[in-house]
Amino acid sequence: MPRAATTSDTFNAIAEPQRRGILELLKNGERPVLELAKELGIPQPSASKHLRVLREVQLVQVREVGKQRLYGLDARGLQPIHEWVGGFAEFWNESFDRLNTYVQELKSESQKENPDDN
Amino acid sequence: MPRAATTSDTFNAIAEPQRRGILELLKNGERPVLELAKELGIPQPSASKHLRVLREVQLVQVREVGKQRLYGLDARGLQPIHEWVGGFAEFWNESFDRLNTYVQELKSESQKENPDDN
DNA sequence: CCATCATATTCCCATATGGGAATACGTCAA
DNA sequence: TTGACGTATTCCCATATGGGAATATGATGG
Repeated sequence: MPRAATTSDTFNAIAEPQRRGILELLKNGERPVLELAKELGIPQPSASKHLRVLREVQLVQVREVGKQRLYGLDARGLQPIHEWVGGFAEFWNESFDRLNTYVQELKSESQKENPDDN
Repeated sequence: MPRAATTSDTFNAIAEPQRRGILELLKNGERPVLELAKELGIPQPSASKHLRVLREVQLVQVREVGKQRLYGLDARGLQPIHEWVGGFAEFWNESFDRLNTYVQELKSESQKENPDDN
C-alpha cells in the first residue's frame, strides 16, 4: 500500500505554510486571488492551487464578483482540530514537570557517580 | 524549486493519522514500540518510523529500559499549534453567522426571481 | 465577436513520504 | 559467545505534492 492520502484532511491542509498564510490573511476579510498571491509573494497559479485545497476541506468559501472570486474564511473546520490539540493541554505542564523531574534524577545520579562535579 | 520540506514541522507531524494515534495512546503513559505497533495494528518498522518523526519535532521523548525503549508524550510542542488554531476561534461562530446570512440572501433573491418556488 | 483581466487547470519535474520486506543494532540471558 | 528479543535502518516502490511555465476558462467592456 502506497502513501496514505492525507489530502482532503484538514490537518494536512494546514500543514502547508503558505496555506496557513492564506488563512491568516483572510482573517482581515474576503480577498481576491491575485491579492492573496501578491501579499504572499507567490505566483497566482500557486495561490489558486492552495485555495483549491482549502476549498476542498471547506476552510474557505468563494464568492464570485465580476471576474473576481472573493475568498473568505470559514474557520468552522478548525474547531475540531483545536479540540483535538486541546485534548493534550493537561499534558503541557505535566510534560514539563516530568522532564524536569527526570533532569533532577539525572543530576542526582550524576552526583553519586561523580561527586566532584560542579 | 521542488516541494518545500514540511517535515520537522509540528503541523506536518500531526498531519499523519497514525502519528496522531500514537500521541493519543501515549496519553495513557509511556509505551514500548512493539506495544504501540500492536495497538495501532501496524508493523513495528512503521511504528519506529513514525516515532522517529515525532521525536524529531520533539513531541515524544524516549527512555531506554533494558532492550526496550519507552516512548513518552512531550506535549509542549502542541501548545503553539493550539494557540495558532485558537487564533481563529472568534471566526468559528462568525463564520457560521456569515454563511447563514449568505444563505438567507440567496433565498431572498431566489424568491424575487422565482416567486413560484417553494 | 474581440481583447483583456482574473482565475483555474494541466503538464512536467524533483522530492518527500508511507508501507513492505529484509536487515542491521543493541541488550540481556544462558 | 551465542541466541532471542526489541528497535531502528535501509532499500525499493508507488504516489502525493508543490512549484514553474504555459494554457484553458470565464466574465466584462467595447
